[in-house]
Amino acid sequence: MAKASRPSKKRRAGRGASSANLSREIVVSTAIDILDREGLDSFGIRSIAKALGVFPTAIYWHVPSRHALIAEVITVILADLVPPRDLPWEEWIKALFVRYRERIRKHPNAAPLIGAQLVSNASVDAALIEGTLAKLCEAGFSGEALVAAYNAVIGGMVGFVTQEFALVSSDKDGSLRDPILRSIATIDASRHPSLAANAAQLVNRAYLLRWENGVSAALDGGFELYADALIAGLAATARRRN
Amino acid sequence: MAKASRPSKKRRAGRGASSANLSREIVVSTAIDILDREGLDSFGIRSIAKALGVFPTAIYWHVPSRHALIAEVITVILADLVPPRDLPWEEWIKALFVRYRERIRKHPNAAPLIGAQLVSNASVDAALIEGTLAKLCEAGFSGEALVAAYNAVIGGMVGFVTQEFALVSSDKDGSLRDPILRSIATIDASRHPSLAANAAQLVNRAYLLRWENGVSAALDGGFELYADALIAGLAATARRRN
DNA sequence: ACCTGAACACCGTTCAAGT
DNA sequence: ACCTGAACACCGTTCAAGT
Repeated sequence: MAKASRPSKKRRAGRGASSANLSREIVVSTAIDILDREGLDSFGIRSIAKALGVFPTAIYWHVPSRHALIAEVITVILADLVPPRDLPWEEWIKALFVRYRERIRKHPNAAPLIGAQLVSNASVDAALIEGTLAKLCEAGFSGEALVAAYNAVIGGMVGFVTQEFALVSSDKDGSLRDPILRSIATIDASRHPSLAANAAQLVNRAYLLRWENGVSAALDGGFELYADALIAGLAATARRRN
Repeated sequence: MAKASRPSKKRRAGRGASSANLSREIVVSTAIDILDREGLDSFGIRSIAKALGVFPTAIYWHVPSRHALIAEVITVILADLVPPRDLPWEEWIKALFVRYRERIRKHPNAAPLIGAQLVSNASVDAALIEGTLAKLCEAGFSGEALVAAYNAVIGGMVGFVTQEFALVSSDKDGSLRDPILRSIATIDASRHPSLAANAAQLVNRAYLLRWENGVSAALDGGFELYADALIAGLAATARRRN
């Protein structure tokens, strides 16, 4: 048993290994598959090649580097992100946030890739930039304030969700959970009264006190409040300028 | 010339290589040094060992794993984050955001580590959790809404800044800059009018259109607007509940 | 044009051995 | 207790070679 250690023809699920007929699209979609099924740790040129039944170096014919592959993956995952144009600006931005979160929820292991090393490749939809700017103009922003509002929206969209779905590397052995539960069990209620009073409803449902990420423990309430508060704040700022 | 390939005693800057006298603190502070000076790519067990003039495996006596080392680094960088307790809640949260950004600005290469794989080690200051909860109670939040508001604040604090200082890997050859400039130069003003009208003030100063990160191209306006809008929105939500 | 195959210069981590 | 030293099982990437 164990692993087949010989170089025998090993057939694989989905598209077979055998005689190779790759393309840029196949490489990218296989990469996303691996990302979804096996996580970020297993995401790499060599594992993608293995899944496709080819040598690692075959990948380089279709994709110039790991970095470029990541950029492609991000582009595919975030395709069709922009909400319909006819929505009022506040609803449009809310929809943008929700749609972004839906995309990440489908491919949560991509969150660190997008969030932390956002490759600003030009392919990232001019439609997203245009749409956001147009809606913020509609809201009354212009000049420097428009730039600021744009950055607040894009940064705000990516930021929260990236945290929510940040990987917490399985934790099968409870090495993440146990210290949290222990420290909660031993809270000094005189020094940390608010924490003590709310510990039960915070545990595994709040940043810094969770051992699962958004996949198994979504922060729906936090996301809603966050998005609505940010948009309401933008609206107030816009009103003040007019 | 080239590199000294013999196992001769090589002395190094700062604390010498020689006869080793490590500690957990020295390992962690050296790790931060390397992170700051040489970037995230050069951040690893082996490079830290090299800087200290010891074998890679010597590190493992003081730190159990790379993951745990990262957790230590984060803890040091975010030490003393919590603002003074006497501030009104809105100012307190603003101060928290500003202080967090200052910490990251000093160690920008740590942003991806914190943002994307926030290791929720219990050592992350109960003071931060307690302070945030206390101020949000002060604002009028309780129960489920308190949990949501807490997550909005923490997620909001980490999220924007992580994006702002996300690494854009040097770009000495202009491979990031050039495509952006090219796509801006060829905007179809009929399809993307808002983008065309504001291109000049957006270039390298806005998400998706920049090739430098917050270190050389800070998004001050965006951060201010973002933080103020979020806090104003929280205040409005709190008022509605009372 | 597209893939094989060997090789290079790296990783983090384990384990036995030295002192 | 603390570090050396060899070794293991990996990486991404380059380059020559096959077909």
